[in-house]
Amino acid sequence: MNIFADIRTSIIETLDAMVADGVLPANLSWGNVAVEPPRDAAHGDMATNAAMVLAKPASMQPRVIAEALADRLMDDPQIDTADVAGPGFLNLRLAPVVWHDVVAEAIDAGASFGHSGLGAGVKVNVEYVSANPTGPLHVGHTRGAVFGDALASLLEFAGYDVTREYYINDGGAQVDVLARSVYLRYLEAHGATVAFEDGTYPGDYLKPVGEALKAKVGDAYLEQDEEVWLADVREFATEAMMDLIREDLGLLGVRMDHFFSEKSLYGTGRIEEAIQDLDKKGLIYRGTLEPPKGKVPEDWEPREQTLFRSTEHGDDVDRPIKKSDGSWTYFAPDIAYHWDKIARDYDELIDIFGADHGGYVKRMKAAVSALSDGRVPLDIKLTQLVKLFKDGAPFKMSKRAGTFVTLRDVVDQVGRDVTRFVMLTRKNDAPLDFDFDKAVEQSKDNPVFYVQYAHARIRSVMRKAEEMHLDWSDNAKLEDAAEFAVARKLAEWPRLVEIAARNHEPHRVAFYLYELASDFHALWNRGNEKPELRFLHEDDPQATAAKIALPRAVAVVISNGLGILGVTPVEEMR
RNA sequence: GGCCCCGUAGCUCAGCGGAUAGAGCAACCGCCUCCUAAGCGGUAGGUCAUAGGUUCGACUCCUAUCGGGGCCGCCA
Repeated sequence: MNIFADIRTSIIETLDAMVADGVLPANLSWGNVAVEPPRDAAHGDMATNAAMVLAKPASMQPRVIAEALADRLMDDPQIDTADVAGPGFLNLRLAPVVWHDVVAEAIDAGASFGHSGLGAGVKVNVEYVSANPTGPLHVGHTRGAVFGDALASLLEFAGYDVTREYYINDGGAQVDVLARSVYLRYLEAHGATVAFEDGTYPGDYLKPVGEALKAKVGDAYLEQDEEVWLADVREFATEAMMDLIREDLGLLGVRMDHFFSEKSLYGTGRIEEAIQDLDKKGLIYRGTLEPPKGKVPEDWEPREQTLFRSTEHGDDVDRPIKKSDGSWTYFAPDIAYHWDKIARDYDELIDIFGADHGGYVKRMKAAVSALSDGRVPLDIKLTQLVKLFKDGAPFKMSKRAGTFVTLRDVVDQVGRDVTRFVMLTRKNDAPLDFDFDKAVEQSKDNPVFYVQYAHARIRSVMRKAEEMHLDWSDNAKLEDAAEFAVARKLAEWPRLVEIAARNHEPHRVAFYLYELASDFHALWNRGNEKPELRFLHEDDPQATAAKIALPRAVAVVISNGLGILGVTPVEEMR
């Protein structure tokens, strides 16, 4: 149930009736008629712009339409008052029964309150993290992991059929570098002293991999040429790194449905097939690119390459898919990968990239547009940088990786729930300052705590109510403005889910939960001034049951919202 | 040079084309005999970077300019 949608339906039906009665001309479109919460609650519970958007096409004064509409809406039992305001807004005040119903429905529906039919029948693939299998996940990956995971959960909640996917870049030169680095650790495990030159990964995390390799092959690869061991070590090391990454994701509570290997595209003709598909569409040609303007590389020389005519699909320049030596660029397997996703029959694709991949967005969209003939939309979300702070200073060190802060470092510092929530307190395209001290601080300027505290308070009250053996009725008794404010906020939940899902913006859930918690804490304190508004009434189980329904509904929504964010709602604060 | 993101209160940030632009922090003033004061209420604080345009209506959409960040063939 989404009461905004309900009321809109009622308004549309009324408008239809007005057309039938000749009050409004025919052939009007209701597409722009919106029903939304007013900015100022003093204006009422809901507002519609119907009269204003229809005034021009109907050639009528907005206030005339608004008044006629208001008059008829009074027949709707859900609507108490309808007032024309300002340039032609129609402010509606809803009957108390509407809010009582919202509370009852939240309690009855429980974990499914807020579910939506928005995504019914839509298959969507969310690709995120996709870090190179060359080391542990770092902070940047953490943000992408949390964002992607929360977005996937949000879409599921809104009814989409979601696949969570990780693209393993195990086909490029970086895995050779990994293999050579592991080989050095292998030599080290045999007692050799090794030097990590430029172009190798010096991190300590490869030590156990070197030892594991020794345990597996003994001294078979000692004093052997690279061609003897490279392929095997590459395989071995990549698997070890993916185990490490899976472990890191586990720390965050992220589970992928599918890991897709780039390597599986090579030697199987699949890259060739994907490129042929583009070729058939006349989008592949041999050519020479212009050097980039402004900052021309010193060693620039024009070379003929195989190019993808991405400019046909909105890109700024055509992009190379083969290097001058004839081998594939990294773009080619990426094209094949997305071609594969399209072939798997997804209706929508979403990619989560780090901000440093911003320059890659247009060509990827161009490729998907070309491969699917514009049928499959690809949305690419970029997650901006995370700056870590501790004791007021930037936090940079990592014992494990040597150079960068790992996902594990962050989760060790503040825990999974805090990490996830904090990462979602910004829009994905805004940089994020992550302050370890603030994140674990127990005060209202820490949103994680603030929302958790509201949930814990409610659970505490419910535990006390258990002892009263009361009849857990769903019927709330609402009388105070603070109570209606909370109920109104609860009613916004299903609508918020749809807005957040449609825009691919899970951070809206985090902000909403903060607002809901705030309304709840305000209500709690109203009990100081008006004892009859408290939730527990000793020796009066009936009054208690009537008052406790509202906080129960709040707990349901907080729990559902935190569930989308992947944060566990706590039962008590400690 | 081109492309992408950002510019909103002193600070950190919300704001699906709607009304008098919101929250937290910091400042000031209040509230515990009471379900968790780990909380709540109030005061103060704004040329929404700038200039045009579209619209009944623009923080929101378009164009240009300024400022900050990122990216720009044979690295992924």
